[in-house]
Amino acid sequence: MKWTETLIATLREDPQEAEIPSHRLMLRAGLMRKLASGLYTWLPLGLRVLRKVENIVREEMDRAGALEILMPILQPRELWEKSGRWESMDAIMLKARTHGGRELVLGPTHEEVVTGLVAGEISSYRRLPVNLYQINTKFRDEIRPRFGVMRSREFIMKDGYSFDLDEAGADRSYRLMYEAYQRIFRRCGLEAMAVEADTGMMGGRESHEFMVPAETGEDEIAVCPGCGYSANVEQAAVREGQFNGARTGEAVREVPTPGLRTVEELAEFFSASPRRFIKTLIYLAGGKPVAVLVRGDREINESKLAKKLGGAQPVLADGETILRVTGAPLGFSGPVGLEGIGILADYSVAEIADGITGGNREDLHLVNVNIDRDCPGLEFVDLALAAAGDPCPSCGKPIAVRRGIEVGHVFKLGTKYSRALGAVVKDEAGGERPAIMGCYGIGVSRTVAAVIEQHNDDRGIVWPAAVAPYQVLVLALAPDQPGVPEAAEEIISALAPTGRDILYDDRPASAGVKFNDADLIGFPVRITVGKRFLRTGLAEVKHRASEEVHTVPPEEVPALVDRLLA
RNA sequence: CGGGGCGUAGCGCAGUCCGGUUAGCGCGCACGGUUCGGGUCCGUGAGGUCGGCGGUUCGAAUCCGCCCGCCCCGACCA
Repeated sequence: MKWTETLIATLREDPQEAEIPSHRLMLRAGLMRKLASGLYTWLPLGLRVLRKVENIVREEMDRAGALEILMPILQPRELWEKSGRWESMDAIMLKARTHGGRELVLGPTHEEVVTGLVAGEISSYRRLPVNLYQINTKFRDEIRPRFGVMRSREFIMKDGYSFDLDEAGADRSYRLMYEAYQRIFRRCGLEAMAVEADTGMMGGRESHEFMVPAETGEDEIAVCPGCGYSANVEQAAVREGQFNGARTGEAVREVPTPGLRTVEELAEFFSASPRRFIKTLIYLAGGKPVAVLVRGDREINESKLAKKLGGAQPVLADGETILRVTGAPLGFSGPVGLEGIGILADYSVAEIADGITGGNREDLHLVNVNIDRDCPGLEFVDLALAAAGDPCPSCGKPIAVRRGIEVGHVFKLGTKYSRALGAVVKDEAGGERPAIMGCYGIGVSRTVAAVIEQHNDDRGIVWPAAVAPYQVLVLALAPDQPGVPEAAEEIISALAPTGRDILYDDRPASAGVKFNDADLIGFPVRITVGKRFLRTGLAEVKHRASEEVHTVPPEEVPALVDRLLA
């Protein structure tokens, strides 16, 4: 392909809208353009990368025995009512209505459709297992799209769904996908790690996220340097604590604290560590208030809380509710004497000796609170968000917390959808059983961004060969000089049998412009021919990643390119 | 949804506070010349509903009101 015959539009300056490297570089290198917030057009160069990632995904899915299908993006309301998600996922769904009044949703995911499909097509255990996948556009009305294609409203996703007769089969399917994912990300040139994860809106039991470690990632991962345990911090268990010291045995005392509401302000006022505070949060879960206790230096993990509360997403209560429930405005809640409301306490609270907490009266706090004495009968559970330095749930050594980009997610779904949508099969004994499902997603467009996050330098992108838009750039300097285009063509012909993707920069631009564009876009190998070639008969071959430069005659180029791209 | 910022040529920006020539600069683009191994240089030129609507005023990019879009932070940690 000649540069002058395709559409490559690089930007000389950083676009003002882009913050993180991948977003900035995808715009600057001309991979994509924004249409509106969270919506991007893929330009020829970017689309080539996207297709390469898709093809790697496709090859590995096929290799693992999955079958590719293509489902509609628009899905009927009825299907979503069967699973109960027409309501529960309303926040991220874009709904539409036809002229005839038929209600549809732009699919944020496809469990309902695929399960409905299997319900209709498969009725015997003999046809299981089956694993169906597609590579298709998803739409999620994100609260806040950001970082370009990293969190967009519309994005390309590979989603796959396995159906098995029994748990053992479902475990096998899960394992196959887990392994396929490791191959996929490795082939894309990504360093990705599988971490234990929360199942979130999908439901189900076991789940792993595939994370690409990156400072700019939106997720936090708890990693144990000791035993290799790793989990999303939302998922990481925080171990039961111990009492942290002797109590004085003194009675609870009331202390006026006018206007002091935050742990920070109170810690200063009492000259006490935040670890001495019993932070009392009033949540609303399914409209019902509940008091949640955690040590002052810790944060609540709402995903753990949701599970303890039976699944409803808890939201912090408004000031009015707090006043009604505790008798005091926000900032003065405490567990002592709190009645008419459920109380959940995090393990960390059990540790606190002679603690400080709200007095459930405006401008009043209590000191010398010992939870076992002053709030007898509380149950202590794990509600805390894991933090760096916490003991590893597996081996007890202190964990580290790193940031990462979630590029893939695998779930064991169980029978939630197969029951709801009637994906049942006859078993050997003639009985009916719901298929046991798994679902497996890869954010394909996000993976492109993740590759760039991991492979860039101050000059631009440094593509891994497997996903580069073109693996080789043949760059002609002074292409109007007799002999130069001929030399370029000769090298391109010599490379043709290798099957490499080759772009030929035939623009009559200055050397600096062409070299800078080459570096910005990040072609793995650049071959330069110009007047120097006419003089010496040698082409310059440069490897983007290592900056190795070789000067060789055209006939040696293919072997050298093979070596550099190996 | 809350807070902050921004919106002037394809891109990056100045001008707005303090209203007053034909609204500027750099890049890019077109044409001519020049140069030719790391964003050449010179010249000529095209390109603008100053986000939109309304208001104030003799006069609005500039002041006021409403709306829209985009980016960032947060989404209540008591």
